[in-house]
Amino acid sequence: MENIIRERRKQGHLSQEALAKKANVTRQTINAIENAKYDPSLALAFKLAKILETTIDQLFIDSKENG
Amino acid sequence: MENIIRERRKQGHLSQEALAKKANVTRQTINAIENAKYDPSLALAFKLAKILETTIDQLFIDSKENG
DNA sequence: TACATATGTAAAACATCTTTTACAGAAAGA
DNA sequence: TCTTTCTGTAAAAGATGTTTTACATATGTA
Repeated sequence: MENIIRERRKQGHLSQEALAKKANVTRQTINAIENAKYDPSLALAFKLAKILETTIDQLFIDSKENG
Repeated sequence: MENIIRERRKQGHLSQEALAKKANVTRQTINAIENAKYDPSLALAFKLAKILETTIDQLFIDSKENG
C-alpha cells in the first residue's frame, strides 16, 4: 500500500528518526513504511496520522480504491 | 482498539460469515476483531471500511484520541 | 425433535509487523 | 579531510495478525 508519509513528514521538517521517536517506534520502522516494505499496524497508522495532522484515509492510498 | 464493525455490519444485515466472505478473511477473524481480541491489519481495515461504506477513522476508535 | 444458521472460543501453524544490532552511502558544514 | 546528520538496508528474534480445524451454545423453524 502506498502512502504520503515522507511528504507529510518533510512538510513538518522531521527526520525519520524524529518521527520515529514521536510515534514510539524505531527509525527502521518508519523507513520501511515510507518505502512500502510493509504496512504499519492499525495502531501505528493512527499515531502517524495524528502526528502528521491528517487522517489514515488521506495518509494511505488503498490502491484498489484510490489508485 | 474499539470499533463499530458489529453495529455497521448489522445495519447492512450481514452475518459475520457474510462479511468475512466479502473481505476475504475467515469468520473467526471478523469475530475476533468485533470482540477486540486484536486489531486488523491496515489492509483489512480499509476493506472493512469500504464494505461497510464508511472510513477507517469512523470505523475504529483510537482510545488515546477519541475515547 | 431434528435441522440450519449465527456466534463464541481454542490451539497450532503460518504470515506479517517491529525491534535490535549492525554496516553502508549521501549530503552538508567545519 | 573529518565529523555529523540523514537515509537505506539486512538478518535474527520477538510480537502481533490470520488461517485451519474443531467443538460448543443459542436461536428459529420445519
